[in-house]
Amino acid sequence: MKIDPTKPADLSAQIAKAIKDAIIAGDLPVDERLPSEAELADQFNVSRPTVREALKRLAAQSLIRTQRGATGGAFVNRLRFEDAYGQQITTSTLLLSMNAVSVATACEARYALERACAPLSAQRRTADHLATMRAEIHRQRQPGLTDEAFCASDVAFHRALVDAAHNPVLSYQLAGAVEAMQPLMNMITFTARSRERIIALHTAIADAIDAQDGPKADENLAQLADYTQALARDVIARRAAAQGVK
Amino acid sequence: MKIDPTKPADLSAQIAKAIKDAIIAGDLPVDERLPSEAELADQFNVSRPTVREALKRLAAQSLIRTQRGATGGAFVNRLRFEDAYGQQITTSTLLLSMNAVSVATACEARYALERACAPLSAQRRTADHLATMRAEIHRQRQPGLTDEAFCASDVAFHRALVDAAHNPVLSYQLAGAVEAMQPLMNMITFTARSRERIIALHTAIADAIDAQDGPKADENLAQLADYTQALARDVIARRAAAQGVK
DNA sequence: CGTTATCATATGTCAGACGTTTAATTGTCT
DNA sequence: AGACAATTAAACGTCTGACATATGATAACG
Repeated sequence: MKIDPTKPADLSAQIAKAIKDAIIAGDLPVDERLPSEAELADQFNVSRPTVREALKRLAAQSLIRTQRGATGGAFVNRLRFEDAYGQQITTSTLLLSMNAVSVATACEARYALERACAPLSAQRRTADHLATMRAEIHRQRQPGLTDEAFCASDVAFHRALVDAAHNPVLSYQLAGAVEAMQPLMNMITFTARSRERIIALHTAIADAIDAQDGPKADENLAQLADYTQALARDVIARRAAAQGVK
Repeated sequence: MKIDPTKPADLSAQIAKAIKDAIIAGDLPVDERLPSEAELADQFNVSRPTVREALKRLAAQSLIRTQRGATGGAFVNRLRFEDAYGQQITTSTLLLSMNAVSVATACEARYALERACAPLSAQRRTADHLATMRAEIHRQRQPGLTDEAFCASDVAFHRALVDAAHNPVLSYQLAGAVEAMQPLMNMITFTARSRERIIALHTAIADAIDAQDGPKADENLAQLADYTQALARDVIARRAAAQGVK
């Protein structure tokens, strides 16, 4: 892994890649301490700042953690699901906002994925997740709730639904899809009537999950998907009309 | 965004976070040029190396790109789906390998997600993706194929299946789940008989997608999921037995 | 034996300098 | 005047050397 010809591009990027590859290949087990910055600099024949830039690149991806002091250094980090959630969410959010992904496309993806874990959630739901779902529904009923708070509660409800499948890989994947949608959803102004409809569907979903009725949960999710899409279309149409008038 | 009290932790991490937040908030539009390193150093009251470490952190996440020369500098990068694929895949791969996620859990997640887009793929498939699927099936029939090559072709087949849904958000999400499974799948030794069965199911899936028969595709995917799980269980049981003997 | 002081190590940060890349500017020639 | 070539300046990439700081290990002391 000492390969580093000074031919093409940034040394720090090359070094980061070399170490990253070593980690992925399993040559550097979790919690293994990397050589000190000075040693790495010597090994790669570069200066310490260059090595540090490489290490910061890895730290940004949670691949390593650093510790100061006598027994400090850079250690291969065990990538935890919670850490990955965060990265996944910001990446997804930026993808949607920077690529002008339509609400329709994002919605479709989100509900397709959610429906994928509905059967599992129905099968394995525990009192814990069920309670969270009920609590969020209760919160959504509060009359004074702002649209943002309503959306946040919506996200919490759906995360509980996903987590009920008790599959961390699914939860991780879905976290991005669900949370990244929130900024798009925040554009929607929820009228009292649309909130009522959404809450009714949420209740139906919670009931189906409670009854371990996968198909029923799926059906209600499908309806919720349709309704959300319709709301979004409405907002966009109204916005286009307003622009036309102006 | 100039907030930077020298209270808690690494300055470079704080600076990176400040800039990242500005990008996410939309204060820094795509392709906007950041101030030069010297200017940033001045603004944050730190040295240039510290600023550089912060910028490298952002570069590692593809949030910025840098350009040398007279009109060079750091620019806010438009995060492309292809860039996100790579990050998603390495993150997923490390998550699975470092957290001892069972094959069962990973398999379940992968096939649940894949089945989520089967109906969409059936509906929207084009000749392009169908051809890829058929080509990969043909490759899988080659007798001399190594297990690794067979797995790689398997991944290509499933990616084509996912891409056929023509929803970039879904493709992005699924890329991680499908590709991250490959190292786990590589543990499996595919006998001639198991390959035959997998190829038969692949063919059935391709046929269903061709005929725009979503339910049928879903059913065959479910069978493939079951069969893959059974193969994995077999490998693990055999390995446990070998260990017991030894 | 326990507590405290010292020390060594490694990261975090800084300052200044030089090389290289690249585009814009200038200057000259036709 | 216009086109091509040389100069220049801005910015990143890298290096050297140094100091500050955190932290565990060790040694000294009561």
